[in-house]
Amino acid sequence: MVVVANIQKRKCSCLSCDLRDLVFSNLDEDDIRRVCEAKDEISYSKGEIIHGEGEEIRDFKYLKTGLVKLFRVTGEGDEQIITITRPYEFVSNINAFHEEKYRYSLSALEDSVVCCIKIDLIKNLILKNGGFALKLIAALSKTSENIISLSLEIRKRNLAGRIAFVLLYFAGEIYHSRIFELPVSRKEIADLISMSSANVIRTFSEFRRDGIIKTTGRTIEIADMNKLEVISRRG
Amino acid sequence: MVVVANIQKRKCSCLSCDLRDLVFSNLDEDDIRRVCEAKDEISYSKGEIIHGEGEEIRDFKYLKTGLVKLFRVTGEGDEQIITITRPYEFVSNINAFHEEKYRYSLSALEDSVVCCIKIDLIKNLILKNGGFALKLIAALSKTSENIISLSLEIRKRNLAGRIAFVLLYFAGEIYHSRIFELPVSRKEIADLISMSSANVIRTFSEFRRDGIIKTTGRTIEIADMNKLEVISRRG
DNA sequence: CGCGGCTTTGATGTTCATCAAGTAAAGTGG
DNA sequence: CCACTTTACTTGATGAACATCAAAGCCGCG
Repeated sequence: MVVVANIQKRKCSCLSCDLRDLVFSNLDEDDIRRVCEAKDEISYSKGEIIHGEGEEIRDFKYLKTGLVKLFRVTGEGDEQIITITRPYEFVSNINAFHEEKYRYSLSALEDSVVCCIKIDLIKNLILKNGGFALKLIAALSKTSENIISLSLEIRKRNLAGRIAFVLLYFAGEIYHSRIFELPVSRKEIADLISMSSANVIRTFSEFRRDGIIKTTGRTIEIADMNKLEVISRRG
Repeated sequence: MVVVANIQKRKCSCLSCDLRDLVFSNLDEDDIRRVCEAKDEISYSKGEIIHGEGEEIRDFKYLKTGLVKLFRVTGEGDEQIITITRPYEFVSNINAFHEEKYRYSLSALEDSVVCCIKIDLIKNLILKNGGFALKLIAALSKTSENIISLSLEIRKRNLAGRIAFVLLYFAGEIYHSRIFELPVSRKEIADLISMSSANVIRTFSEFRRDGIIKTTGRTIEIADMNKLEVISRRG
């Protein structure tokens, strides 16, 4: 599947952007306008690569809508998924300020819109607006922190515990619902929790057999939240 | 062992501090002097806690000399080691700018000296000095990035590969020598790579039997660097 | 000197990866 | 739109990798 990314230079809407509070609240109207003029909003379809490992970092990117996975591919061709996140996280930018090239790839798990601002413009804003810099530091730290914390949570659990944790993560953090369409394949879950896909599938089957979840295709319903939480804690 | 941390307010030496290049190179002499006046240099003996999980974050801390481990303790009382680093990394500060309390503990693996600067002073410097802010962002990003990268490297390997990797990490990144005094117990290595200490020890024994390493107590000599690298890559 | 913690090794059992084979689903080309 | 191809999913069987348990030796420290 080769889909050409849909670049849209929208009419300026940054002044009223939902995400303005994130880090841009310290900018005055002039600066916001400058950012607005210079930005590109790019739409990606499910499955598309937003940026690849090794690509030059030109833009400060953040997710406006959608769902993405951050990952890398090992020398043996195995995918390691670092995190899966919704908007309000700056996963693209965890190395944008100390490296030239992306260390990790980012792809869209659902149709997504990414706001791209020239990284030099952001650096200029940091230079002249300390309040902005401080907010940005907080946002970047939080993003990295979440990644680190996720990895600690996963690595302390066994197979069943990891899968319970991931299901609760999707239900709680991503979809805010006991019923949701799983946005990733079984293999991708395997790549996130560092287990084999066969055993991920097996565990899903066991959870289904034990009445903990109900599945139809990729739609998942958590039928017994308590049991799942116990498994996540115990595992 | 209870040792009272040795707080020393040294004569101002920040102007000539080796670490000044890190992020403080953008400060003018007045600011450096202000930082200098306000800072505490605290010495910690091997084994001491520098800051504990849940403690309030008051200072921006960085390691001047020594070796530290960043870790947390799970609900079951197991230690998870996040990273082990030398100076020039800002491991204490990965959540200093977006949280009130330390999420992770830091302790000294070797006698260490930590420079402590009131976090509010640092925040003020960010607010008024954009160049400083930019450098700080780069340093913080790099620190987080290294932690994330370490965890990816570890999790893609099996037991033997993880241990080979860790030995190469100590030899290459920490001690710059094929022979070194291992600063951590076998159990701590286990807590770093998420394996049981019995199997860590077993693997050490195998490496010894195969002539890959030589050990006398905690002194380790890498006898066959090539083999160790192969195991680290293959494993 | 004796105690407790760290280390070591072996034996045993559990957990998980791997392999294989089959089914369902989804994309592809005529 | 249907046949074809590929990819994802599923399950069982097998073996490898790793955890756990137990017992003994070592070392440092009070």
